[in-house]
Amino acid sequence: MKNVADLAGVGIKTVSRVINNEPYVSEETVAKVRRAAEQLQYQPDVHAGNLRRSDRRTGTLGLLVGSVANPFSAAVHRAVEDAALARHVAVFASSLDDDPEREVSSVEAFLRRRVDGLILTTIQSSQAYLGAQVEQGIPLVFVDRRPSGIVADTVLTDNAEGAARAVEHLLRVGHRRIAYLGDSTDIFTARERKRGYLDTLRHGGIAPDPRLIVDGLGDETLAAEAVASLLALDDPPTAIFGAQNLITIGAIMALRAAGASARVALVGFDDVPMAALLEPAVTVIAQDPASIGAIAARLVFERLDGFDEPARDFIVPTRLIVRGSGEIAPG
Amino acid sequence: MKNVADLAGVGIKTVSRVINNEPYVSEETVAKVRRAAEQLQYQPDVHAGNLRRSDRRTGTLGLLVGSVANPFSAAVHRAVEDAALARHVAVFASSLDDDPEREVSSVEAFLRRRVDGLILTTIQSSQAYLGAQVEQGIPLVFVDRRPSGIVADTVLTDNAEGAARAVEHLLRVGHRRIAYLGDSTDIFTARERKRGYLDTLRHGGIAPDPRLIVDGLGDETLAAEAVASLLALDDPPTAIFGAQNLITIGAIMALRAAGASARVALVGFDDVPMAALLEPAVTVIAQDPASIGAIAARLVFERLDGFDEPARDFIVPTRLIVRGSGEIAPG
DNA sequence: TTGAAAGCGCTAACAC
DNA sequence: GTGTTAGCGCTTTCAA
Repeated sequence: MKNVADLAGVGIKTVSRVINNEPYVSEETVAKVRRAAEQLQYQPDVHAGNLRRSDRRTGTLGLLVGSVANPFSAAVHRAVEDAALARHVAVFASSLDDDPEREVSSVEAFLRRRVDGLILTTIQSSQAYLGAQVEQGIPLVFVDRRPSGIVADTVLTDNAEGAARAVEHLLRVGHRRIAYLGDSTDIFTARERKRGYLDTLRHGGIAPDPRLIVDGLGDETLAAEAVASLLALDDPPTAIFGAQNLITIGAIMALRAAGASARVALVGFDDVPMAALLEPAVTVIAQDPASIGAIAARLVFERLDGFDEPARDFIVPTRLIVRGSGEIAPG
Repeated sequence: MKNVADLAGVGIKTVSRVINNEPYVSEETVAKVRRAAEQLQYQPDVHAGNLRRSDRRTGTLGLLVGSVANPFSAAVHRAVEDAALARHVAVFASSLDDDPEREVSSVEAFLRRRVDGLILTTIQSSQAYLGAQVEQGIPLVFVDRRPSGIVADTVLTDNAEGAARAVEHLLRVGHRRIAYLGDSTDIFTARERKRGYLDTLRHGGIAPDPRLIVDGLGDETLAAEAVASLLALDDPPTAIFGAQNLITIGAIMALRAAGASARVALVGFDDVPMAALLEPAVTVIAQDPASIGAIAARLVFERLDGFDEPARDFIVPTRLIVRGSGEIAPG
């Protein structure tokens, strides 16, 4: 900046004024400075500025998602990026991998870099450690999973309701033996979806059969194995509720392998790529990750703009997409 | 930091020493300082430090990919993140959307934030504007597309060779009328794949039929429409080469709709989600985005660690995955 | 309309 | 082992 000032033959503060589009600079001075900046390929250092600047904004957001390689997370990320771009805010994106230590180290990495706000997916049993940041006024929004030990804006899929609708749909088709395949109950969304499944069965007068309930399915392979076991039962399920993306995919593979895809009904939670092109096409409860990301970004920016009401919950509805696999009647 | 120093009853520089794990501090002082830092929930400000630090590293990387929501890009991103995490480097991720202006504005946003290195997918006809940064020693790696007007490390899929293998495969099955469906020729990868297609046909003694060559297909819908038109030809193709992810998906939809999926062969470039579960399963030339990302990150970090040889090219091989759709013989 | 001086939070260089 | 001083590139404050 000093070099630019020298070349333009003005004071350093004048350069600062031009760069920041501040008023009270004559047009010709502006022109001189811009020319000098151009010539020197000058790029202002946002961090140096933000050191002294009164609002201390870095124009930076920290985003922690399940995994940047997961389609759901990627859609959330994209929506956040779009909202951030409009405000010239850059986004640090990290993957949680459902690892509690990674949660903490990612958040600390964001904080050390003085992000203006945080959008987080979490796995620790408590997020109380973030209390100090909230006091300090850093906007904090939780996405996809509800935090505990702290109150902050939260954007959630209506997991229990979505699961309930999946099960209701299968009940309506006539199924009574509906298996539940879910992720680890350490995960908020898995607990909620399981709750929706159990409540709906009971509400329909069906006592849940523990042999039809499998938790802790973290990937396709485990899910496929679980389905193979279920099909080998004396009294196998006539329908399957896959409570997550990868689990549904594993179920499809296992049903195929057993030649049972036309016989056993399947409804998945979260949409599956190419679902409409499979045979049978896969009926799902679709989530809306783009809305989740867009709302989360909106909440962060509202707080950054001075909004100061108590924390709010946003529940993003799901959508039942009927495609075929969920409409197979019981044998 | 001053607060911590006061609380611990030591000088500010001693706190700095402890935070940076520098030697020559007594164990008890270290303990005192750590306790004070803990109590104050102190998070060092990396940017303030990097202002004066001799290496001027911000521990930050700028990554520009096609779109963070695209599976290929997301896999590249994930690999870069993994490599960065090991070095405590945070990653700014942005989407290019094949928009030349976005390329420039993203790069400027990265530069203003003083990233240590850049990993870029580009769309501008020249990247000469980055010359100044290279002079300045900022490591620069191009991924997926070759830059022009500048020499820098580049990591590429072997596009022409992959396309050639796809076409060779179809020729071997007996096809002579093989359609090419590709993205806009503004895009490096599209040009390369088209070149591979044309060269292989000619090499096989077949004069390319312009009516079977369609460019500028940016999404599934356009691709599906193009396939529908091709099938309506008097002398329709017996095989299709889908030169890109979304194009292959569009082709699958159109073939389905026309009831032609069992009759017309299809080979795609870049793997398609659920490809193995479709009927027929989809034969593809798979890319290796995880390797591309990992190599790109390695190259950036090597340069950051002082490696100073001329720029290198890395070509990541493709893999033909035979699944069924590409082995359908001509009518 | 412009510039000089102080200081943001930290590290480098050098003293003690 | 530890503290002091200067200064990184910028914005603020205030005077001209």
